[in-house]
Amino acid sequence: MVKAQRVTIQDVAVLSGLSICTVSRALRNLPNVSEKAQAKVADAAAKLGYKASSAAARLAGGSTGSIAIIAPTATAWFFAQAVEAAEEVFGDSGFDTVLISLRGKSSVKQKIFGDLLGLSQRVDGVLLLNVDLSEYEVALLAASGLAVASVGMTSVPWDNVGIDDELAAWQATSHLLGLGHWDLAVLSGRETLENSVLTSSDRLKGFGRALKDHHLTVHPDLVINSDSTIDGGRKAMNELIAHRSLPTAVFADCDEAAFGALMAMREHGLSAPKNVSVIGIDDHPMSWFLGLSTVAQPVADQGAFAANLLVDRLQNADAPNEPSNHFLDTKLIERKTTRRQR
Amino acid sequence: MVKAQRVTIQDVAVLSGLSICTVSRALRNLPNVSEKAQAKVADAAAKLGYKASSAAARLAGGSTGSIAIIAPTATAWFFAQAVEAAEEVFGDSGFDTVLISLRGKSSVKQKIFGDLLGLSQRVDGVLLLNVDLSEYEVALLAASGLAVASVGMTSVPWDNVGIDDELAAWQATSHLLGLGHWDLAVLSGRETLENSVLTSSDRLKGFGRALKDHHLTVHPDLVINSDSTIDGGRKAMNELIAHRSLPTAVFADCDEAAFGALMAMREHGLSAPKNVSVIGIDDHPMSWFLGLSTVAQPVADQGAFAANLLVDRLQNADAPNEPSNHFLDTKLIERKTTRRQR
DNA sequence: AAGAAGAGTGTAAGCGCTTACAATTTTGGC
DNA sequence: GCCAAAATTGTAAGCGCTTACACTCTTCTT
Repeated sequence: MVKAQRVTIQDVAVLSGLSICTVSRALRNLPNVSEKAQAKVADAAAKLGYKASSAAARLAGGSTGSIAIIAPTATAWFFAQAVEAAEEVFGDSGFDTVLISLRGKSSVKQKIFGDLLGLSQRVDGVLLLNVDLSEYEVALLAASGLAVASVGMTSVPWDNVGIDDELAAWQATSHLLGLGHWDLAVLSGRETLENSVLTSSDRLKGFGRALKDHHLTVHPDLVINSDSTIDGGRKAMNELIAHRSLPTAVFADCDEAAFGALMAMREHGLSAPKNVSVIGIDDHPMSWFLGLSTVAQPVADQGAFAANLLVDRLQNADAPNEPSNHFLDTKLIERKTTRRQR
Repeated sequence: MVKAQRVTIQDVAVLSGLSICTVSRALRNLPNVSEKAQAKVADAAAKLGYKASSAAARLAGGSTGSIAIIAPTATAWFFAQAVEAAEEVFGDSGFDTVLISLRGKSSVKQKIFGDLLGLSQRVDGVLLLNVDLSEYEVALLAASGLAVASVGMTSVPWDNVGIDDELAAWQATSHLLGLGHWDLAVLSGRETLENSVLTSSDRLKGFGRALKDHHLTVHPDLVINSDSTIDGGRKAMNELIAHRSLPTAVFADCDEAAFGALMAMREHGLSAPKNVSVIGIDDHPMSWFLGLSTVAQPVADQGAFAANLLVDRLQNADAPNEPSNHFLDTKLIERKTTRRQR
């Protein structure tokens, strides 16, 4: 097999009988190219199977053809789903997906923001998934020249899609309250994963609001920090069981934490809803199985939606609309881990 | 804020009082650079915070600084874990990670192999996770000039790390057999996910070998194709329940499929181990909770190990060792979904 | 101590693309 | 039909890096 030689723009130019420059313009759908030329170029390119070298394009000031996804972790159910959905959109639009997982390490985030210029050399845009950014970091990113979109972030100067986290938490908490529970604990991801899960604070807010609606207040002792993972939920619930008086109901701010809580309970011979009612947020595929009551959110949809917004920005750089913020619906799903408090 | 200007190799050259060429060599630790020059360059580069433009480097024939991870899906527990572990290794070694999820679509794989030249333009190496490759594809990849490593693949001409899938399946099946079960079904991922889970056929082999050890044979009716997902396992088990005589024990070739099987059973008022004993492979974090007997495998370790092998190849391109194949240990974990058959 | 071999360094030619800007062709108004 | 304006196309100069090759010093030989 002959070592295949890269097909360059030059080849396309020769075959189409036009100049390199015209080919370049035609390929990128720039104005000032006659339809005839456009057709010839498209033809030649197709015939040769030409694909521009992203390195060369980038170097010359064009685009890189890749988009970075920055997520707090790639393993949690939510992020894995969102990443895959976004990756599909990017791939279908011809972009490579560069995955950056913060893995709960602030050092990774620092490295990225310390070299944003470097990142902007390598990707055209960034999709942020629930990344907790300082105002300064938001400003840096906004000024970086990179296209940006996000999932689950609020008050950011770029396109965002998410759910109304406060509402979701309110729905979950209100469900508990409506069932007659008034002694509630919350397992909140707030401030645990070093760079993560921005949503947690909104969810905590929703929890508080629901309580307030019922003329109750949040007892700080019953706000348990918990990683948004199975193990995090388990540890948090263990702590609750060991060191504090048991509430009658627990709201975990994601299903995985709820799973962990359920585990911890079982380890202590407790079960839901017998001893404690438990509710989560997500509607993880295992939740049905475990009978976990929860507030369902569309996950892949969020990732795909945000990815599409980002791709649109990149492809229509000329139409600078205002950043948009989209909320997808959530829905309470009552199952077996919650019941009326006598 | 002044728009930051990129620091180029030129700047480093000027500051260090050397030529661009020498700087380039020094930065890449090539031979024929005096220690004095090396030091001066390192100094200047550090002072300026210089980082080479990967686009320019690539264009000129150097490396891209990125590595692709190709996985059948990014959402399954196994792959999410492995991807994150590998991404960490790559990131720490200064590589970007390009994620490519096949999503069970052969079209994606075709696209990649149809444009391997393009891929090799954009990445230095490829980490394959359990991708089912034809001989032709293996040959293409081996000839592509890309560095390659893999997880869970066999008889490939590059570094591989995995578990002994046949053994793992044998362990699981033998456990069932040892418990007195002789009427077994297997939920096998073989040939379902279009491009995936190569491991399934080895696991099926292990299943067969265990049966053979007990002088039993595999009844084709009891080999159920099943996606290696919760939903896949659920469907497969439903099929088993609906259309075939129920065996006394089921071996699911991954824990997620086992979860699905458990779900399907519950939907039919059945439970493990009462009606059917169930065992999986993986030791997923939920398995403990569900009491699922399983064969544990180290997942993150496999991803990290393979990633390290790949990085080593890339960084010591001059030392062309033989491709190595590493097996990590698996271990039977007996829990509550399996019991002695009376 | 002269010349060859080698170590260290510099020169310059691209890599494949984008993009001012210049050159050419087309279009339209009168 | 003639000329300016607009539309189209081409020329050429890089983008920041690597690398073949030429060149200048050092070291050893003998």
